[in-house]
Amino acid sequence: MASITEVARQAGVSTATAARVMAAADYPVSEGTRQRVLDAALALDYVPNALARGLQKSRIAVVGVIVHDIIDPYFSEVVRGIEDVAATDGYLVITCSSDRSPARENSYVRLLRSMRAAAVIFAGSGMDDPARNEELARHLAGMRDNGAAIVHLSPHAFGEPEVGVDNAAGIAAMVAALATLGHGRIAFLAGPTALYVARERLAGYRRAVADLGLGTDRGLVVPTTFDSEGGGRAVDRLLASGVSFTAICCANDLLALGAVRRLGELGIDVPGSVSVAGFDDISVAAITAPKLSTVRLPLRELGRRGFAHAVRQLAGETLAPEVFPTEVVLRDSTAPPPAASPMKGTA
Amino acid sequence: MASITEVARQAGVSTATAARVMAAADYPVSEGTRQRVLDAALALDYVPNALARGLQKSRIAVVGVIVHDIIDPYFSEVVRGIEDVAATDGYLVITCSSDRSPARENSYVRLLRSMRAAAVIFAGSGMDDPARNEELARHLAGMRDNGAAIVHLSPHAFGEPEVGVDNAAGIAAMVAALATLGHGRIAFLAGPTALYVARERLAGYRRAVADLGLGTDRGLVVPTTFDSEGGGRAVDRLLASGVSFTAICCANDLLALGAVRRLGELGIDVPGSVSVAGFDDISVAAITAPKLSTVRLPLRELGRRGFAHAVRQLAGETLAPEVFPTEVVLRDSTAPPPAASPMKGTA
DNA sequence: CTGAAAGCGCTTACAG
DNA sequence: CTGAAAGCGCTTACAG
Repeated sequence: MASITEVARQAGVSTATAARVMAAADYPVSEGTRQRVLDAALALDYVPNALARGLQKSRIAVVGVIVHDIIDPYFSEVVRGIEDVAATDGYLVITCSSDRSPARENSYVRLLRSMRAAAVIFAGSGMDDPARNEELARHLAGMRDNGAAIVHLSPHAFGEPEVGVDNAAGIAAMVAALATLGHGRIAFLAGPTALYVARERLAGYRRAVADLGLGTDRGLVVPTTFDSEGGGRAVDRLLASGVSFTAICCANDLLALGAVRRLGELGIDVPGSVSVAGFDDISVAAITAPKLSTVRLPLRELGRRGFAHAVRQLAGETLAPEVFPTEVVLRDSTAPPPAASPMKGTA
Repeated sequence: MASITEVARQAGVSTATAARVMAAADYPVSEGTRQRVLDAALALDYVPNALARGLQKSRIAVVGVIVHDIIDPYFSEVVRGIEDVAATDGYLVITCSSDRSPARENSYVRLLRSMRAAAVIFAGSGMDDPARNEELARHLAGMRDNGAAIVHLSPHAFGEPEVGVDNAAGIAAMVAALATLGHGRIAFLAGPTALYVARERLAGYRRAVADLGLGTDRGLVVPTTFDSEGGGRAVDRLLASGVSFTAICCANDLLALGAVRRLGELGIDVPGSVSVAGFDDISVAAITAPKLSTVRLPLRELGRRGFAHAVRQLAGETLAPEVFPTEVVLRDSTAPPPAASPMKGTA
């Protein structure tokens, strides 16, 4: 691979001059000289060494994105949004699937730090894990000292996201929509207790249920994982517990998909006997049967704005947090409750 | 950020010694010295600079993965497989969504080249675009000269994939399964003509249809895009053309999902009136209604083996191509053809 | 407008 | 087992 030295030699100029025409677009260089350097670069198939440049600047044009799992459509959508904007600015994006393991998350952040990534974006929620968060905080402080930008798209241990969504309000809106349909006993599949985002969603559910004077039986709230298997298991738990309910509101779409599937296996009609609602509006939500009622989050836009936020941080700006609106989307998995008796477990 | 120089000073040794304990695990250093260096590193929160190391080695522990779109479950699954193995080896993975634009693909490869990525894995198929492929070839040659590994997981302009699947055989197996169900007139949604992988799948269809003596009317094969919208449009085209058919075999799952959806909108029962089969077995294929019959590709494993292949290339090994088997999975979108007259367009 | 030179933080022959 | 020193390929004051 040709280096700037060889380009300079071939063009008959100093490396300083060659470097200026290759990288510093605005530096004054005479037209003739500039052209000779450009010709030499072309002839030698010169591609600048980003590592050398990065070593010099102590930063490279790379964004790390920490996700739970790139397979989860929620995250691939956000990553795509980041990539859209990053590509425009010549940034490359590194995806890191942590599987929600704080240890893996820390090890990725350390790697990103060692690469002097210009920014790291936490696409998912933080976890309540004091020991690990301490190490995380140390790495983030190190990166910030070095001028890197840190952006969160969900609530986390160190505060509110720079770019996010009002989770509690979103869930509350769905609960209200369900109540409007006539549901008075709404179960809630809550997601992992350790995730801050799940806590916010649960808070939204509790607030709405209280505000609307709906049923609050203990067994109505089921802690779960955040995947579709968890949705299926929660349905079983709900039925076994004996609580009565006519609707299931889920903390994310994957749970809702799993719940719908399990209900189908059990011969319970959705939405005839039970309504099911999701949250996030991942792309599959619109193509399952029945099509899922859910709360739409502007996932791709969250990614775009998250990157834009990082770039402006790098430019030294101080920015106010951005909160995007959510929207209830009623499709085919919700309906008024059955006229007869509500769904009831067999405890 | 502390550098190796500061660690060395604090430990009272030369930078050479400090560097050896930090990076060269097997280099002989006396126990006492080693411990003092380790202590200093810890105290200073030292994180090695991967850029400096990479500049030295002319290579950094990063894999670039070129995908069509990270949103497409086919690709996110492959990427996850790559990441699984890469993380173990301390590699970071950069995802590049080209949207199947050769221009974007080239610009990503150039960026990866400038970063001195240790490897680039092409997860998707190559495109027949001579002008762009020339530039691509130049970049890849440059990277190879520099010792980088290049791996393809699908057919491409420069030959067969290092790790892949027998696409033609996979489609042929599905056509045979459909024939076994009793279908004699099977339409084929072929995907983009410019993609090598689509050509292989089409070849598999033609071969099977010929071998089995099935209907070969001209209108039976419909070129399409590779997304679900394309599947919907193809159904309209098929119906308008007037060909008769009882099954639709699709070059990928997204097409099949779109076809099923469009058929549903038109009130045509799947699989009662028409059978629909996909290809790839992306994760949603199992949760749609009806559940999609398809051909399973070991996507995640393809990713894992692809990375393993890259690592062994980096180690200087010469490896034979690996071809993974595919498997027909019959679910609920296929059935014997209706006893009455076959589906027929209204041309 | 142009160049000589130092330096970013490592690695690695080479010498001891 | 340890260290002095050169070099990877750029960028950037500084001087002219």
